[in-house]
Amino acid sequence: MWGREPGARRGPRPGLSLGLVTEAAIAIADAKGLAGLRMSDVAARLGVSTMALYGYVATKEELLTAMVDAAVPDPPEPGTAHWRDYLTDWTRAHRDHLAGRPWLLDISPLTPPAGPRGLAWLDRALTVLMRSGLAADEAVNVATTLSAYATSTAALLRGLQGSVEDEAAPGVAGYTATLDRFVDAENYPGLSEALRSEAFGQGDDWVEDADFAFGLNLLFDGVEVLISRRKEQP
Amino acid sequence: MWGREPGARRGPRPGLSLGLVTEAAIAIADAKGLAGLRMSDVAARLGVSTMALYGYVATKEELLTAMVDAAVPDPPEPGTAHWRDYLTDWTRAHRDHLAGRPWLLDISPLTPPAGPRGLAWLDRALTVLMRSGLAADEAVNVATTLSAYATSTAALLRGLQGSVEDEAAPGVAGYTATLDRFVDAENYPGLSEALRSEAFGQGDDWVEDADFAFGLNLLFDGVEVLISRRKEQP
DNA sequence: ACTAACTCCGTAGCTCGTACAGTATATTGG
DNA sequence: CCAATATACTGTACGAGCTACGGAGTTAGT
Repeated sequence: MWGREPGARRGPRPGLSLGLVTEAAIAIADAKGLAGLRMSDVAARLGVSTMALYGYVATKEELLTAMVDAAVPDPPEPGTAHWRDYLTDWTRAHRDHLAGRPWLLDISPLTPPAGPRGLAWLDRALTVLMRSGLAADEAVNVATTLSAYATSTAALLRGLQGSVEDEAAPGVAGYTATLDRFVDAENYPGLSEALRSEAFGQGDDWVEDADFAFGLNLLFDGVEVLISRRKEQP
Repeated sequence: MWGREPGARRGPRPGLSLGLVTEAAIAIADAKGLAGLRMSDVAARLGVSTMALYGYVATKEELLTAMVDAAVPDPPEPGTAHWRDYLTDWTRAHRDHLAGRPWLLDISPLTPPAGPRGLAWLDRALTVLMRSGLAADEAVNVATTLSAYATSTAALLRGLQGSVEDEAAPGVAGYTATLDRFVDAENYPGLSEALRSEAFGQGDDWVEDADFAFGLNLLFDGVEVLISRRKEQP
């Protein structure tokens, strides 16, 4: 994964590489979802036998983690942007990445980044945060929280686009329908009031952008408080 | 799951119930983790054949979602507490629940709550937030974010307790060791600076409490801004 | 009683990951 | 140039685990 294995070895030249294998696997996951990802299919797509893959990957699990990192796009570059602007980009791009590859959310989405590409994202966020005056450990905390926010909104998006298995009514509609059927004002006063106010959004663009920015600004307001505090007493 | 199936039916009396089945499954998951949960084991623990379970549950998947909701404890009761105090409790209890049942994090942890017990938590948070002046949709957003925060910190805790598979060095130690080996100052300036400052914590009590409260207060500062804004112009 | 609806059981089938043993290929050392 | 050896890949097969299916016993309605 870190691309560090040169050396002239003995036997036949490898016909493949970890990169090619993960690439093929990603293509399949994109097309058929994680549930539709079989080792045999990956092999078939590469024109080799199933067992050939095990020369590049010890186990399917390992392939999955390689896929997760390989799929990570380049992070937006900070440049000279204000931290708030940059991190808005960063978080939105992070979310869009996850939303565009739903299978990522099925592979332990809340483990810390372990590959080179994932770490680059973390690096950029830390750079910007520390540049704006935060201590290193504070920056780590903020970055972690932002990443969690991106992940959870992406998951929400996904969940609202049909995964919530209600009979023949996917999306927010399906979810609120289920709630309406079971939520009574006595046991769930707050929830049923929220339902009455249609707080769960009516369109499928829920969390699309307004809500996303809303929660993010909540966080940033907090960060702002912290930064100004640091500027007074570093 | 919603416990709504009365009616005198015809055949033999059911010897089990969905409740008993999920209870048994939960016991096994607690003991052996999600990976060690086999339908046959659940059946054995109940003294029935494997296939008997399929009278109560259509598929293993369905059993899992039932487990998730059944495992949810009662939410803390709001009483007259200040929103900030209550939600601190709420979020911490949420996190502790997830941390105490690691298998929960393996069952699509970021889908919105669908069962009665999970919804009770959402309900309490909404009640408190709306009572303090937020609009319904704002409350939903905040609650969602808090839940995500609880989930991600729980996952972080879990990840730091050995899941990060580094050879013979679990915990933060293992993670930072891996980073140290691969992160160079040129490609990862921010990250390597953070590593030098030991920002990733030295003890295994990382995120234990100080960091948890830190991120949470960040969020709450943002909420506070919002609430005071709402009090001026509702 | 008789039948219909229902619960539970045993068996068997299917899917999928992967261990193993064999064969072909390239590199090294004599 | 020719072994010897390490490596890449193949085919077969095994094992784990979920679940479809048909049968046997059980209770309620008529």
